[in-house]
Amino acid sequence: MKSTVELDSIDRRILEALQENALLSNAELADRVGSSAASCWRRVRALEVAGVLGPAVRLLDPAAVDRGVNVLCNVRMRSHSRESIGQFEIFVRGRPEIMECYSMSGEWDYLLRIVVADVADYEHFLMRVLLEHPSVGGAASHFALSQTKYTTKLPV
Amino acid sequence: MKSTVELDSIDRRILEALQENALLSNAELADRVGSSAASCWRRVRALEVAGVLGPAVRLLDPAAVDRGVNVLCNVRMRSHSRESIGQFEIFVRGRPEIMECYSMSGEWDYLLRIVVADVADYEHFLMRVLLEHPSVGGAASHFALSQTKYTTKLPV
DNA sequence: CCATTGTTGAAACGTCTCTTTCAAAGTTAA
DNA sequence: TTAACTTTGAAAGAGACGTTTCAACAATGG
Repeated sequence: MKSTVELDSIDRRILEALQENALLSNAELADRVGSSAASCWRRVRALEVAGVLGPAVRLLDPAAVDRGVNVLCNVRMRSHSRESIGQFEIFVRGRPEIMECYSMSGEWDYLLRIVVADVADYEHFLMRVLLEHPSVGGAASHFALSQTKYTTKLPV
Repeated sequence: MKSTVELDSIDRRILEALQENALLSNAELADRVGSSAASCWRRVRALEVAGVLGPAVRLLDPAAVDRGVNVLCNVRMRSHSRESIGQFEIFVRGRPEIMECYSMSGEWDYLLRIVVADVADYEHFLMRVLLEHPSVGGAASHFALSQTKYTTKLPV
């Protein structure tokens, strides 16, 4: 069970600020959230230890590294055996073009977000990689015309 | 038009490393990618200026801030007027629980990923917020049973 | 009421970092 | 080859940074 730690308003301001800019110095963070540097530093460390604060990552411009096209793909499993599911999830984690994967209720088993350079690139992934996986029974692909919003900032 | 900058293998290693850990010091980054500190620092700055390197953000544990449930929601517009579309996209950007939004080809106009605490929380969002928006003609919601994979790391 | 426990802010420390400069090495083109 | 241009690595300095310690304060429970 995941324990929901109690967060006061200063903690929340810390989380808010660091979600937007992970490179803030402790001093700057401290007076942005209205506390002393020492206290702020202790709070940050506590939030890290508690697992609330995760990794600091650098975001890239997808187009600049030739991954400007998003495809959303529904997947149906050939079978629902534990074996088959486990193999598929290992496969998903190993494929770098698969950015997100959700196990779904309803008519499809999974929803994937895949980043590719262009349509030809996706065709290769679909035909040679995804549909060749033994666990996969079927797939329905939907190209995103554009990305209207993308954020990593959770409301706190 | 988005220019795809030329990246050599050291640039790529820099991008790879910083996508995983935005807090690496320049010195550590330098010898991880195999170059001098000075050269590495210049490369990083150039990648920032070119817009390849975007913001550094801190990721949170969604469950710890009570946003552990993902809902994928297809939306159909009531009309496709420029007016209606514009209003909807402004709305999307303003709602913090909407993490991602893609404009789609096919039978639905948009796909949204929404983070909520629980089912009741989502019911409120759907009935009182999303379906009440004048641009929205219909929606189909799908709850994620679990998040199999989530990464911000693009293949470089 | 006192005792205990936890949290706060200020100060101080030494460490590490960023950033620039400069000469050398490498690359390109004529 | 020569000349122009770019990229490289080492050195160095100033400054900022994280981290600890300490005393004061607040909250809690008996």
